[in-house]
Amino acid sequence: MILTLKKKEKNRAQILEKAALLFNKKGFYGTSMDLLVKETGLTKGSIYNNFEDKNALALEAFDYNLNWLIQKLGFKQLAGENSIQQLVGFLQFSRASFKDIIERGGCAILNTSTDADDNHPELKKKVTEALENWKNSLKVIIAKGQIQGEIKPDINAEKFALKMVAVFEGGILLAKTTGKLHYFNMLMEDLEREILENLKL
Amino acid sequence: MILTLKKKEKNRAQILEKAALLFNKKGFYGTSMDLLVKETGLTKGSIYNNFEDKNALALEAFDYNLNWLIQKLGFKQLAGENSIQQLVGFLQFSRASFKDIIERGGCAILNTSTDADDNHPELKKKVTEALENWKNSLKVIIAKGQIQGEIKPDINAEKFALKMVAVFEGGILLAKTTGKLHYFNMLMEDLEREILENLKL
DNA sequence: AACAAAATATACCGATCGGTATATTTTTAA
DNA sequence: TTAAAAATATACCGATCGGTATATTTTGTT
Repeated sequence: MILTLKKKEKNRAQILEKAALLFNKKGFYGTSMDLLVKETGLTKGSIYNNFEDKNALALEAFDYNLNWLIQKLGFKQLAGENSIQQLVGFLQFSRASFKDIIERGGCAILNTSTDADDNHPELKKKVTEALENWKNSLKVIIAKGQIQGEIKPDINAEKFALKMVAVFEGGILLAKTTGKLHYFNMLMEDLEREILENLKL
Repeated sequence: MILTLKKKEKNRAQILEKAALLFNKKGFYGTSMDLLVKETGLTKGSIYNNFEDKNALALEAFDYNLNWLIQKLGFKQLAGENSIQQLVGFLQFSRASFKDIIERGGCAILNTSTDADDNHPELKKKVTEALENWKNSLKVIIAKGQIQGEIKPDINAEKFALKMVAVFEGGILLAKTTGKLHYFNMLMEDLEREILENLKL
């Protein structure tokens, strides 16, 4: 039946969702399979039928968290706009989604990076790609803006894209750790000011 | 004897050093007491005679890592200079110490923050204080520079101090994860440019 | 040197870790 | 409807976890 097939897919999706949340909040070593059993209400038999092992689950969970993040930061919604609007729009999405991100345990790139860096090469590779893709997509927006005459030509696109990523991640770190959420807003405001005052032609 | 007393202190110091390194590289849950036994060449009896439990050891290890970092970033050496020199000097120390920091597993504030955030409230409190102190010390330098007529009075000291911390931490994250160490240099260069072009009177 | 105390080493504990063999249930295909 | 197959549940595995009781060695005091 179609209904019962969906039931299996639903179980898999539930495992992945819970695992993604737990890995993001508690890290790879901090998340046990038994805790995942408790949280899902399912059993090990079900979990290990759907995922090969904890390692494979963590890799898929990172993809899940990354896609969740990409959607929250509105990259796709902003695709049609001009370069300045795309950059500023990203900052506005960031501020609007900030609470949701914190409630899910913070930025998965930040969390998984420090979690995997000296321990888990496969996961680290995924994080590296995510960081590079993010930086490059911002860089492309800036470079295109320069070609289209919207952004000053003497701006170093790579450098500014790097700064946006760094300030974002550093801002999440600062705000989440100290609990002072306005730190993040101040940093996003400052990036917006830089874009409008220093980048915009 | 004095010599034998020092031997005990030497053991304790060795445990703390190794623990600080391991916790920074592998995190709290990723570091086992048995691994620490192996790395120190000592035994559990010795470790648990010097430290109450893993928790207490992790707290002291963070202090150790933080002091190591503070020394590397040259805060004390820069105390006498004028404000611009202090800010720029900090960036120069950062760039000079970057390799050492990466080799020790990265910035302890960054690592411990994500490690402890949803798991370990005592450790999180220490990280929070470290972040606030760091930000505030930069803020004080900027504010003093404004009073002394070295820095533009319309600069928001809090905001710029926050940005310096965020870019530093984000830069460590980017450079360490991707392995592209020049990312960090680019970000420090940009901060230095901002200080000399936008902050300096 | 001799004794007490502190530090260290050894051997072990129950709990939990990731993972699996097998029994049971549910789903698919005939 | 029924048999094969897939998914799930149960019960359990050896390894490792943080931690401790106790034996041994080293140290401080007299």
